[in-house]
Amino acid sequence: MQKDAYTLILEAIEARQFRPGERLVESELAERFGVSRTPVREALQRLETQSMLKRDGRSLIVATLDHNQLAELYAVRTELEGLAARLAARHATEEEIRVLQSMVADDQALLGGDPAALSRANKRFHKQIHLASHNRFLVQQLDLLHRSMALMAQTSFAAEGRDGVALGEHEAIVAAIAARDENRAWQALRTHISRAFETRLRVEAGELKLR
Amino acid sequence: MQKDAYTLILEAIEARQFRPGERLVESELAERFGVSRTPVREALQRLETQSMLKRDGRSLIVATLDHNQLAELYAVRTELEGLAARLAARHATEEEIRVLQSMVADDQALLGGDPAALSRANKRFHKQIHLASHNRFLVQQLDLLHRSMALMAQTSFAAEGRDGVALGEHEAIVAAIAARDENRAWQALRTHISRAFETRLRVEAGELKLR
DNA sequence: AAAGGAAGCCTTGAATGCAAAAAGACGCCT
DNA sequence: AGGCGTCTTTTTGCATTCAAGGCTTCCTTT
Repeated sequence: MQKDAYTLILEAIEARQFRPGERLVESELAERFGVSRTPVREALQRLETQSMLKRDGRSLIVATLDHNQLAELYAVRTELEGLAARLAARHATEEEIRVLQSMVADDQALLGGDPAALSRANKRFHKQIHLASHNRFLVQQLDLLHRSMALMAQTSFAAEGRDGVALGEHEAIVAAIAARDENRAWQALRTHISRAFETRLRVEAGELKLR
Repeated sequence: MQKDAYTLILEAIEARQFRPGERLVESELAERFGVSRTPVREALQRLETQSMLKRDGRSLIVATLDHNQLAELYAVRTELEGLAARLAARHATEEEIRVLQSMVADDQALLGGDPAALSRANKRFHKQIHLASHNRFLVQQLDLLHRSMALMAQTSFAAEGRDGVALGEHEAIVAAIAARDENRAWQALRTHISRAFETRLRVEAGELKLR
């Protein structure tokens, strides 16, 4: 059995096969995925409630993120990721901390490599921190945010030199969590998000080169 | 034309016509609302993605909130409402501030009255602060949280004396926002949420009487 | 009497068909 | 030639139907 329509459409959006602003027609998707319109419709509506899709008149288009929305998203993200770091420092199990440590260690090998692979590793790292917070509402809300981030142009890891800096920031976060230092973990993660936003702005402004 | 299935089911959950834990059967809902199973199905799936419904085997039940989840929810809520207060102090227009001030003034008249009316007024007040943040992601996420709160037993305004205290807290929040004092607004709203949680815990423990 | 199995019913998942509404294209009139 | 109106086509929304899966209940067997 193959994946359901919801997953297929979501993956297609995340893979940028459907671009922000692009219109999604039920019958086309149904044919493309070899199912009827019914499951496609359901998938589209679920994605709409998650703000991945937006209504434009009667039809649905892939949501777009303008500059303002980007700033708004990062404002919320900073707060929630900071909370996640604080809670992870408080609630993470020793096993979870070791997983975080090994993730950071493994990421050394990826430095300078494929930006897409770096981005995936980064996603896994942050996801692991979310889970370590042991707060399912927080996990859910951060999931939503990260979904919306998939609508952005490209990963900030494509920026020249960003990967090494980010890895250092990751190390600082994990160290703070391992030390059970809530405030330091909170601050380290906020700084990390802030830097990532800054990088993205520089790329957008054309100041930073992409590899 | 009447409201769509999604709104009807959501309202029924919020009105506690469907209780947490209760199983929702598509065909029953379809008959009750006089539509076919198709729009009911779509509505149920949307509510499931918002965590208002939960899968239990193959069928859907209204989500339940245990004590742990309550604490997790309030942890996230404190952070997001605090951010909303900070952003409202920064971004609210003069008109929005005047609306907040008049809301607080009008709420005086409700003191000691119907807990349900107090709760509605409270919801409107907080919603107005969310909107004054001028951050649509934040509004969206807080909407989600407030939805989930509808799954809780009853409003904390039913607690003896809570309404007067809460109104005072509301006044402090609005004053800080009007003064454009971000930190004071942030702190005032966090304190307010913290007190509300505390009240709820006291009620749950049976320490506080309900009116 | 209890446990295991089979049969039937209930419920969900998916496809198809139909109607209505919106978007677009074409022509007509000014 | 341009604008307005109508007709056609596309696309969505909803209903109905069919199939598959699970659950319950009852019967049988040990």
